[in-house]
Amino acid sequence: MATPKPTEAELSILSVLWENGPSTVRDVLDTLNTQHKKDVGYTTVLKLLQIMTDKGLVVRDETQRSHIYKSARPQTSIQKQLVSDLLERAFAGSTSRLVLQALSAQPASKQERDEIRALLDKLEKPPS
Amino acid sequence: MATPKPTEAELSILSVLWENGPSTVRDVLDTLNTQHKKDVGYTTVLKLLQIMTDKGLVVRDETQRSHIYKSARPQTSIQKQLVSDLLERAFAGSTSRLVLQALSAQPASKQERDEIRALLDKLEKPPS
DNA sequence: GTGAACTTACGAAACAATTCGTAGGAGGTT
DNA sequence: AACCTCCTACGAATTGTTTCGTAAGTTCAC
Repeated sequence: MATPKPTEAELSILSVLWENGPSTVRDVLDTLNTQHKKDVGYTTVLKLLQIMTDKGLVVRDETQRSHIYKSARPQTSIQKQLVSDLLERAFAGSTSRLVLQALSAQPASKQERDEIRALLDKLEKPPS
Repeated sequence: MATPKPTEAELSILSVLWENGPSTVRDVLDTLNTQHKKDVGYTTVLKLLQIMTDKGLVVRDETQRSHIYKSARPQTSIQKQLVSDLLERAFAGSTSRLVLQALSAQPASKQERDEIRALLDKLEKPPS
């Protein structure tokens, strides 16, 4: 919970771990270079994962020769941290402004809109 | 429109300019140090504003001895840029996920929720 | 056992962002 | 004029992030 905010490069690695689950350095590297068009070197990814381990952003399983890394915190927890941070830094804490900008930046599908409505309705009833 | 994404320090300055309108270096400094608890030096803010001028993030009026800086782009434009960026980097483009996290991170008031509903309704009807 | 292909660790270079010291000029006041 | 205060410009130190080269160890095939 008290992990620092991931940097850009760290976040791109976390995205891969969220997408693919626990992975080796090589797995992450391959996904970054193919799916995410990043073109970085092997030791760069390794080094970042070592740094992220020190920071507590990922945990690693060293029982195999090729260590296996996974995100230390749930995806939603980090997403919430990042959104809160942006909310604070760029929207002066106004959630509705952020939501409005998000929706106008990238319109949601009918299904997504309904999900959002459902959540709004749920918020209407204060938790007992 | 093709201005680069502001860095953290730059964004904190833009926030002041949005909040207070066109300002001198000293105005910005005072607001940062009082309201935003930043405690930076005068020349730091000056330097940043000079950099931001070069990047096109702010424009300055040099007709006074103390130059007056203002944001070069509307607040909403930069907000949209930042949200789009986060959407891409941390949410794999899923607007609804971002919105859901935003609402759960910092619940909106009744009035805000209604604003969001209104926008959702507006999106139901494709622009003619 | 030797070598090829892989791995981790780690120092340090390269790059980016932030901070500030210092110099010099413009007003103001005396 | 001499002085004090505030301003801009700008180089450079500091700090943070990303990148990679190199060294050294493991595994496996021959």
